[in-house]
Amino acid sequence: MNDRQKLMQREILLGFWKVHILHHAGEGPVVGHWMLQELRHHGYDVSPGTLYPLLKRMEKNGWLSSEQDLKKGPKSPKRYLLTNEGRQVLALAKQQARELCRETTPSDTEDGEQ
Amino acid sequence: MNDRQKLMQREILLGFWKVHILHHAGEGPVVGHWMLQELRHHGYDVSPGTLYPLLKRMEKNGWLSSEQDLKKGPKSPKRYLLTNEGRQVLALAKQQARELCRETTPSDTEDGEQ
DNA sequence: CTCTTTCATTACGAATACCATAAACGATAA
DNA sequence: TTATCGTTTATGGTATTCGTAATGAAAGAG
Repeated sequence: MNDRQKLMQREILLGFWKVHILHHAGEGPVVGHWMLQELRHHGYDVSPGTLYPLLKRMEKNGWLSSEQDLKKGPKSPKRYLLTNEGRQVLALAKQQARELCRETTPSDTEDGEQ
Repeated sequence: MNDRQKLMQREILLGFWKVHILHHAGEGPVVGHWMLQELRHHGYDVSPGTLYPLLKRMEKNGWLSSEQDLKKGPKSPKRYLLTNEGRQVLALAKQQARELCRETTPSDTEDGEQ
């Protein structure tokens, strides 16, 4: 991964894939390790030291809930799901994302056009 | 500002308005103090302690360049402009933002539709 | 049964970023 | 002179990010 990508990652993209995470958690249970790979597929390079604390924080914030089968050991997969609060946060975030797109890319339906 | 908004701000929205800043800097010189108000108008509550270091960091990253008329004192307005590197970063960020929107909102033109 | 690999999380410490608030400075208005 | 506005810098506590290493169970190879 090049330098620009790395700087962007921390400064900007980080916030983007947090939204991705919420979105995924809204469609079904997500597991940290799986998310790690999913993000890599999308070109993000995330370290466990970033993702796992993030997941915990989102749970603490009330955006996600988790369940883990502790009978299968302390390192058994933890499944995260979007809560109602998380759903609202996601909705707001998506709205802001759309606004960001709208404002930063010239639209054909805006005035001042032609 | 309520609790949810505050958490979202740091976790997610922060990254969004960094893109806004780059965008603005691409359209003309931006000044920290002005940006601070601009962001407030858009409902973001940003403190100087966040914004000014950010601007400096973006300059250090090569995304922005700044000019200041020091004859008018050390606290005279600093005008930031988007660099070429910044332009590329902005382009990538916009692309990712669009992808975020595309993936998180069901599109009418995707397969699996209807 | 032992060894290795894979799936998955936790732990940790250094570097960085965020935030509220205070201080500073010049200009302008009262 | 004093106050206010526009503007940046300074500062210190707290929270995030990151790379890496440790841990543990399960599954496959031999």
